[in-house]
Amino acid sequence: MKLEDAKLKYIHTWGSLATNWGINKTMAQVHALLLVSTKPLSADEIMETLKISRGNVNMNVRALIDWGIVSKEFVVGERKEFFVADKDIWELFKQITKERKKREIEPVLKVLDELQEDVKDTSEEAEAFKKVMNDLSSVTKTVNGILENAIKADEHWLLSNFTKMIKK
Amino acid sequence: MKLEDAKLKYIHTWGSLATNWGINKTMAQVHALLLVSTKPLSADEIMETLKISRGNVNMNVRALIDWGIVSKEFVVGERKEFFVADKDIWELFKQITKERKKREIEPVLKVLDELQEDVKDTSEEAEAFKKVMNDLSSVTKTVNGILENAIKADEHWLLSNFTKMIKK
DNA sequence: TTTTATTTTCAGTAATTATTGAAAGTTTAA
DNA sequence: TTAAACTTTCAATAATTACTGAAAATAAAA
Repeated sequence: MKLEDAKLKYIHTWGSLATNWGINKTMAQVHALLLVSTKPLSADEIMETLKISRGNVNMNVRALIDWGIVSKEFVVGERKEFFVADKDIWELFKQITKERKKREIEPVLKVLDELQEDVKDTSEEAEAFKKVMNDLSSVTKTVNGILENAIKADEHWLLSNFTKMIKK
Repeated sequence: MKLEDAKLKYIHTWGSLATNWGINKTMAQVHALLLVSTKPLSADEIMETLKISRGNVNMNVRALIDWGIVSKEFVVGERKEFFVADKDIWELFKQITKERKKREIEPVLKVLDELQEDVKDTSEEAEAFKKVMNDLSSVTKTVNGILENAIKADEHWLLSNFTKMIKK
């Protein structure tokens, strides 16, 4: 397979996988395109390659910047903006994890803890409900802790630690 | 807050949180309802509580059974089917993790490994592309290993291990 | 300034995904 | 058997989400 075809295959496959796990297809494709590009790309180049509108490019690039996984770059002699994706995949993983923790896990913990507090009732049924909320909260906190740890760690540390754990 | 109100608040909040991370609102609500119910529920009871159609209940309950987090239960003297959610939240976490690994991570690894193989070219650019694919694959494998490990472990084991790791 | 290049916004529309409800299918019991 | 109770399916439709394209806003150059 020719390199350019492989790149396009990656971009399109990534886009369709993304929809399976609740991520916007175009956003995934724009990121994939920047990730395999050898140079910063302008909005026009992204429009051209992915056959999407200027507005769509603008919105999705902004979202990627918001996630902290794409940044603007200036090219000498050029007036327009260019975009790049960080090629360090471990950094990418950490950044995504950090954002998902903030956006998805923290609000859940807040809700669960509030619900436990709100119910003053001490009937057996109420206690059972509070136990479920508490268990959900504690498992979520454990997962949160694991992730917290992972994003603080460097790749080597994490890999070696898990290798140790697995071998036990 | 009254217990019933807290349950409803949990069910509805869970549904709206779910949509933020790509899960069907109704599916999340049905699961939440079964999780806080003290007894097995019939399709009619679910329809009634969540104000949704019979077809919708059927589809979403089936999906939950497919995920392995809800099961059918027979009630003596009743002809219809009843449904229950496992109240063990650690089991729930393990089951969801197992399914997501299978549905989301494994297909990604397959694609990444294929793409690396497909490109025979050895230009500098091709090697850079293969490196990105390889890095994506290796980070994904690391995450997969962590999860694999977590679902094999019991809660106590995982908690104590991570505690040790964090303290180091 | 004014002009030109570029980015951003957002109302309208398209595409996708979820839901209904009624008909068809299945199971149990009379 | 036949009828009643219940479950499943799926075409039609509703609801949601994503995208376009052109106008407005902003920034740089003349």
